[in-house]
Amino acid sequence: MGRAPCCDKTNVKKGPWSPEEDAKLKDYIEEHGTGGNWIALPNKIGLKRCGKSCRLRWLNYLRPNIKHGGFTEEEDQTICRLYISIGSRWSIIAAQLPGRTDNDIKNYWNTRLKKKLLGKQREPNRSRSLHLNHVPGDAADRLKHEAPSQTLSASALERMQLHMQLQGLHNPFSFYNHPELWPKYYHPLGDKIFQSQTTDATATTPVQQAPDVSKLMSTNIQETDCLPLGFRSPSSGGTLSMETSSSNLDSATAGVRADLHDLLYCKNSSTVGHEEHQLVDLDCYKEIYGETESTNWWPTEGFMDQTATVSWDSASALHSEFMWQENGLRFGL
DNA sequence: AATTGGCTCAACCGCGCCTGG
DNA sequence: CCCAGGCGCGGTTGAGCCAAT
Repeated sequence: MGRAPCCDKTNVKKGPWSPEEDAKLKDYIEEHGTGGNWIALPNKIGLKRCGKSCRLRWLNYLRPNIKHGGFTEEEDQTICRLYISIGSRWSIIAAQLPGRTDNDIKNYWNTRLKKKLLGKQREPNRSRSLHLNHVPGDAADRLKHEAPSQTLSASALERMQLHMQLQGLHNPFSFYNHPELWPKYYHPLGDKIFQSQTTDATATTPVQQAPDVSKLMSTNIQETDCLPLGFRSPSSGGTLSMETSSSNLDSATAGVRADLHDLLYCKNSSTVGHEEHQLVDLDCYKEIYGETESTNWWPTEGFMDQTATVSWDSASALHSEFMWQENGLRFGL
């Protein structure tokens, strides 16, 4: 038995909105607000539209201060970082980009940014990065065929592929570069935790309240870093272990950022010590942790200072261990 | 000039979550 | 506690545009 439709589908207009309809909706909402009931709103105005359609039209198009197109480099990077971290939670990503709607960002990602990143990665001999990165591309394909789609969503796979590619660029000995070492199946616990966090995080309305992106980002460190490594949760009796790579990856984090930029804009940026394009901390993050706190999974310069002798991999491991423990406590695992 | 294929983006759809009765 | 209705979100669709042939 399906759910009852939200409105009489036979009596509502579909398709593009006319200027008259736009004006009616805009005028009414600007004067009276939504009244807290989108379903009833079209009847009040005399619009033959579904309430959900009105809501969508208002949020994505008629609302004041909406920006369309013309995404800046900074916005591109923010979208990429957040997508890799938290996946396709467009409303949360949109909340970090003033004036942007989730629909806009979703479209932008699906039609341009994703191709920009994943597409270019497949081109041979494109950049310095790809000489080191041949394997991860194949590995990602292999993942798609052999990895259990039951445990990883397409979005998660895609993010892992991006994450792998970026990480693999700077570490030829990376685990990611050796698919023969990968466990055949991922630990399903990861999804369990992820689901729990998801519920928690999406309970708020992005527009009204800034979501706790830091929690989401932290969670996804596990999803993208731990799971491919076959980590076991403390609760399952296992202990976290991660081989601290002997290859010095101090420059890796800076390099990853540089590569993200390269991938997006095909510009040359040095892998070490570059100061340009300092990634801006998320506003909500600043509010929660303060300006100097460096708990971004995507390390800031401050993070690099504090962990100058720690490689990217080991730093991630430490971070991951903390997160496992935190989640273990939080979810009673 | 006509056709075709790819791309973009506004809009729709369905489902899960939340809330109030 | 249960249920129905509304909200919000992510995935998908399709119309329109444009460039290539």
